Amino acid sequence: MPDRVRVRFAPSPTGYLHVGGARTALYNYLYAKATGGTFVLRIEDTDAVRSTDESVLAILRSMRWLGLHWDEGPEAGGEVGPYFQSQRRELYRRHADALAAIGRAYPCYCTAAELEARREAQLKRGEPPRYDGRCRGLDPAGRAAQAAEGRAAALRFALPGPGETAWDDIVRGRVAFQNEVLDDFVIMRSDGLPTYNFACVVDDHAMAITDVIRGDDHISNTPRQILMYQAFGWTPPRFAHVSMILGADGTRLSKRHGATSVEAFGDLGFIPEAMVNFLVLLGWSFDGTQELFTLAELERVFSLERVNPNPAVFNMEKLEWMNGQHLKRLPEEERARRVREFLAARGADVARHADGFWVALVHAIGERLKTLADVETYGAFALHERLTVDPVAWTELLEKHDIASRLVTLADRLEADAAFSLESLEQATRGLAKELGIKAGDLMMPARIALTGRRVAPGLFEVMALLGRARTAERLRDAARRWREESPKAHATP
RNA sequence: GGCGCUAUCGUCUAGGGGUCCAGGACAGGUGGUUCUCAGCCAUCAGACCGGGGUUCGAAUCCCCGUAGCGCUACCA
Repeated sequence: MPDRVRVRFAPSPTGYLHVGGARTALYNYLYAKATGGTFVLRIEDTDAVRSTDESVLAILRSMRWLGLHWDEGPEAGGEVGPYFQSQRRELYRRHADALAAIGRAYPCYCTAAELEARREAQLKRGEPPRYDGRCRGLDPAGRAAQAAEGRAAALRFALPGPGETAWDDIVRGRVAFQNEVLDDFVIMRSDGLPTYNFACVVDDHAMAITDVIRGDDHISNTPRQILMYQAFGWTPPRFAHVSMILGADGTRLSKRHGATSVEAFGDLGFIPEAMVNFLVLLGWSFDGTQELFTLAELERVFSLERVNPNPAVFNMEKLEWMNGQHLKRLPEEERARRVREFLAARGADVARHADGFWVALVHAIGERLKTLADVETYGAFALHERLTVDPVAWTELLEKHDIASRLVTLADRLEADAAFSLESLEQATRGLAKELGIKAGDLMMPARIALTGRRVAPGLFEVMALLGRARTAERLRDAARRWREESPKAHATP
């Protein structure tokens, strides 16, 4: 019986949670769920300058929004905490000392400037830029002399001799590095803080992590980490390196590709269900055919074996489609709630409409709603007292004949419609068109523009019902009045 | 430059030697339905990076090339 799986997501809080990180977190979470394991969240804030509390909060917020709940970590606690690296310094210090005691780490007194100069010289000579190991040979007297000069020492890992360091990557198969391409890297900085590679190994071991699932930008760190596990006499975890998420231009997704933070997608009107579904498919597939999944389903069917190694381009159109799919699967009451919350978050006064209004609005918009933000484009006519009129649609209307009289007549008929139901409205409108001897569309499009200010809108009768009798008649008459004032056809005889 | 990873339709992918004249999805084209749009239905177009092997047989295995990306810090 293999050990229970323990995985971790280990973001460094230097900004928001971006989609790449979110997918890594998602894979870790799903793998834990699918195997009945534990999902740990660890904050890698060893870089005191770049880490901020605000980022920590933003990351936690995004993870909760996505529904990725961690079993151990900040605010959740756990047996092997603390879960902030900044609170684990003693542990790193102790392990660094242990490595030094067995000769696998040594103090290095070289300054940043010296290192930089040597690196440049190596590059100029066409050599790979690597630490030359000069402090490794220092005897106690030599070290004392350096220290006496007031130089602060960093601690470097002493690489073993030549050889090969390899592992069987869950998504890539065997990956191997020659030890010669590595150099004695720093594990403790001169300010006493650990570097990423070191803290990562110490913590993954201390937290009993069984599987490290992370981005493939860490592949070249892996041999260094494995060498450290070996130096400590520990068994390394399994590794799974997931590929990067790319922008449309094929380069690593970054700010210049637009929205990249999970939060930004929420602001754009994407819902977490779609975000999770879209992200999981960027590098994983179920059977190549089924694409729509809920988080709960994914928790059952996800497997690391089906993660593919090639980098994926982030495809906004597909995300939009998928968002629409998940939106339409939501019960209308729930969809209405999300729409209202979305608008409220943007400062809209959502309280002036009753609950029933929101459900009716969402019902009328129907599957046109691809993102929550679409409520503005399709529902503005009902959301705001003042109608915004699309100039293109209005100009087109001005070129048509007979518009004012039709709209006024329609207003009269609708006002007289006692039921004011979808059926009676449709009957009245179509009936009028027939009486006038025109196509229904020639009455309905002008009415649509009069009522919504746009050519594209929900069904006309839903629009009328939503607006109510008074506002429907008022908008039809207003449009008629304006049309008479502005249209060159107003006085022409057809 | 060095090291590493990757390579199937525009994009996400299925495929793990024959059942593939390569399947699904998004996007796109066309036709239909509808009060516009969306949707829905039908339909079309669209790919195995190149070259060598291995094999009776390769999208699938191996090698070389090419391209893209990543790493090459006392960042993570």
